[in-house]
Amino acid sequence: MKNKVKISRVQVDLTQQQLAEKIGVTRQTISLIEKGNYNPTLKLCLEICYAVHKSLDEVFWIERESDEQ
Amino acid sequence: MKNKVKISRVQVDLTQQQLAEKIGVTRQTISLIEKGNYNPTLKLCLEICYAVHKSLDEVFWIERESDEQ
DNA sequence: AAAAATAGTAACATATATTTTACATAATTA
DNA sequence: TAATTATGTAAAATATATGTTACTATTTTT
Repeated sequence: MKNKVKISRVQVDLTQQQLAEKIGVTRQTISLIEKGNYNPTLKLCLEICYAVHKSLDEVFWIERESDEQ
Repeated sequence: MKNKVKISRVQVDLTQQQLAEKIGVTRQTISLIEKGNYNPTLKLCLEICYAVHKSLDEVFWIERESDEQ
């Protein structure tokens, strides 16, 4: 579940803690999402996008594995 | 949690059942997501997007409520 | 180098997404 | 019109996202 949360967060100069508070979520949740071992909820993805001023595609889009139908 | 799953699904001529099978999820889950009373997982959102050949922004983007910071 | 701030992670608890089973209704087709 | 297919929904079970607490490690600042 690779994503661009970390780079996007740094671009708007927020710490994990600050982003978490802004969104109303735990710092640990942000950390886990950034590490990529997580499958966050759409609502949370959207809130992250709003906080970093980017779109879903910009932060969370992943190209489909090419060999599946 | 408004979205464009239903219209996107119909555009590629899939029933809820067919989409669900393609994605490996239950028909009920698709139904609930389409009805909008649901907060699906990013992974599931992506799988839906792949199945209907659209991006996250096209299917799931919601403009931020204008009065929040 | 020490102190403070930031980030990674783990165990357990809780909330909720998703499944399973089942039934009802609407829409389509024979 | 009857039969079939597609969809809405509900209750209970299960899986998993997220919270809580706590400790460690890394990075930044003094």
